[in-house]
Amino acid sequence: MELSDGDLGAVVRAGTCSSLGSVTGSGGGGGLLNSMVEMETHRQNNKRKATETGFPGAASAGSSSPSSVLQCNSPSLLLSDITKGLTGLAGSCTASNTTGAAAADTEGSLHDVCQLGYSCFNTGKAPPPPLASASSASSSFFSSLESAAIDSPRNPFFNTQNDGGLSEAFSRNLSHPQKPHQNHHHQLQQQQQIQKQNSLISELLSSSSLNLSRSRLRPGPLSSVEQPPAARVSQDMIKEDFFQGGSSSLNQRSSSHQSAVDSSTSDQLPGSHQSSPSRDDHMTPTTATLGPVKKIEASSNIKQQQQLEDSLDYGSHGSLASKGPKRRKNQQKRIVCVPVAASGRPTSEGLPSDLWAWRKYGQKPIKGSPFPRGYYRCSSSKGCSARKQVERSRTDPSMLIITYTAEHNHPWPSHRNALAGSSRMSSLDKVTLAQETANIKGSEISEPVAVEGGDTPHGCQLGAVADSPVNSMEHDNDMGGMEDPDGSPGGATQAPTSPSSTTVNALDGGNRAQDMEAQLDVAADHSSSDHELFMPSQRAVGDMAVAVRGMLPHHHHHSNHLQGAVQLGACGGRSSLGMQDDDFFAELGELPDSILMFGGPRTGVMEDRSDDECGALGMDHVDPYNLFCWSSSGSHLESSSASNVVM
DNA sequence: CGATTTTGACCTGCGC
DNA sequence: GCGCAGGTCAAAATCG
Repeated sequence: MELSDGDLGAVVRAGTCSSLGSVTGSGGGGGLLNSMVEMETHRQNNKRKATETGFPGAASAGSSSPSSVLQCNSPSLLLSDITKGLTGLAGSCTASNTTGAAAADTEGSLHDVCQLGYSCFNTGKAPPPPLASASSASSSFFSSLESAAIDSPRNPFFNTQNDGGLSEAFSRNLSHPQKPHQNHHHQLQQQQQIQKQNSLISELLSSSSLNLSRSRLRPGPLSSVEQPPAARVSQDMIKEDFFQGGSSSLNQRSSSHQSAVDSSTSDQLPGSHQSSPSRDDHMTPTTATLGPVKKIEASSNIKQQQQLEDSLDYGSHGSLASKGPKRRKNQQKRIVCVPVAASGRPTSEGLPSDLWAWRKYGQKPIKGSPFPRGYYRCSSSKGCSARKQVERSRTDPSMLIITYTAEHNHPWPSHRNALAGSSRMSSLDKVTLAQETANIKGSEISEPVAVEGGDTPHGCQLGAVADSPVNSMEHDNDMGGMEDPDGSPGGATQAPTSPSSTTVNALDGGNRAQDMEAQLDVAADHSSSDHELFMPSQRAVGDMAVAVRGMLPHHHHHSNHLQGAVQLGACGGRSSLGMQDDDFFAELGELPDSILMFGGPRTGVMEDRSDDECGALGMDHVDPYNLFCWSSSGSHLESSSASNVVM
């Protein structure tokens, strides 16, 4: 597909996952188990629904839908967490003489195990033999996971109660045999995934923006894991981050593997993530990656002091380059790879937004890339030095590479009006949008969004959210400041008027909202435990909310399945089944504070959940005062969502 | 009118 | 030191 320069800008305007994931690095493990709890709940619900309603796909292992939805949600949301725990598994995978494509390389295996494990766990389906051979390492896997959990003191989800034997269940599934044809299918998918991932990694490696220090390389949790050859060092380093997410892995490195110098330095870097409750830490985007979103935190240990000074300099001046020397060398950067919508308008659809308001201040053609790079700075607050660059992957145009620089020095935009400015649509773009919409209409419904078995290039279907060309943007608009990814002015956002907005499946709204809420609550709980965590929680909530929104498919043929998936919603029940997600987000913004903050109406689906379940999940302990203090209706979406859902 | 995008020019870092 | 490429500025255009 030919992409115009405008595509890039639109992508950013639609927003991107700046920092998807848990609030702190230490919270990553919690996210995983939380996600697993979610999956288990989901799976149980699916089975129950299949039993109760005869819904054919609800409990079917081969069914593409509930499982696909899950695969779209849980694994993607916490891929970094999963892979973090799986770090030790990698060595076992490669050492086990597995013949499958999944074992092509360590990380590939790791990722595949992760995906397949989730898939199997989710659906009850067995993993393919090659991975089953690695099942012996599953205990290590869960040991890692649980260790990560224990290491997450602020994670409210990480306790034995919430775990609920999921690890064991997952282990069982990992070691379960699988049908040959499924195995073959998985292998093909995995090969494709690995190829794509490696391609992206290589591309990132070639980026001059990346200053990766070898000191960041650390041994895996398993002592038996073979150190990579020198030739692969840099790539492995990237892959580590690629699969682990920057902050949590960095934490680990800082605490246990990195040199004292590295540790101290990383602690000081604004973009680094450490357990110390400094303000910088709070401002730092969080780590857990959402599905296909892969984050690479590129930091240089060279000239660390200079880097630190640079970072501080940016913050104090409020403007990166207006005064004083421009310093971009060694600047802390976080690179996030997000898939562009896989269908319809890949340039503008299905893009998760980070909820910040970004203003484009430049665009440059990048040598060697057919796609330009857009430069954006935070417009939420004057003086905020946060910037991001968005460009398409050269090797995989379906992927966006977003590079975040500097950190926000302000809370989340507190008023939706403050973000409204980013929604503009030029007449030209309107025409373009209309044309593209017309072109897509036929395919957007039929195009598979989530395919069983994690056959997506990056392990989940975040990018596949290509529903209507605008629904994401509409949400973005409602959520504040989301921009049209098209690079073209505005694509966005005046959403309700968009011709394609009506294609959104009604059920998706509920599902989407539900999942979003589920993830939002993770961050909410973080914030509730400590007001000092307010900032990162806000960010995490926003990131996750957007990412979750972006991940959810909007296809008619998934409607029924989604309905089952909606049950996942745990106790967060205010899903808007039957409401278009556009309306959902719009109306949420208009709901009275009381409803938004303290529960509001539950849908029948939600009421399926027993009180015990809710109690176990913490529903009884919602503390509105520890939730977000959004001052406007628009922002209440996040706060309200977070307030009720405990998962 | 205010906010954003566009875009050419300028500045800076980096490799040679 | 030079040239290239990336990053930013700022004026003009655009939009609501």
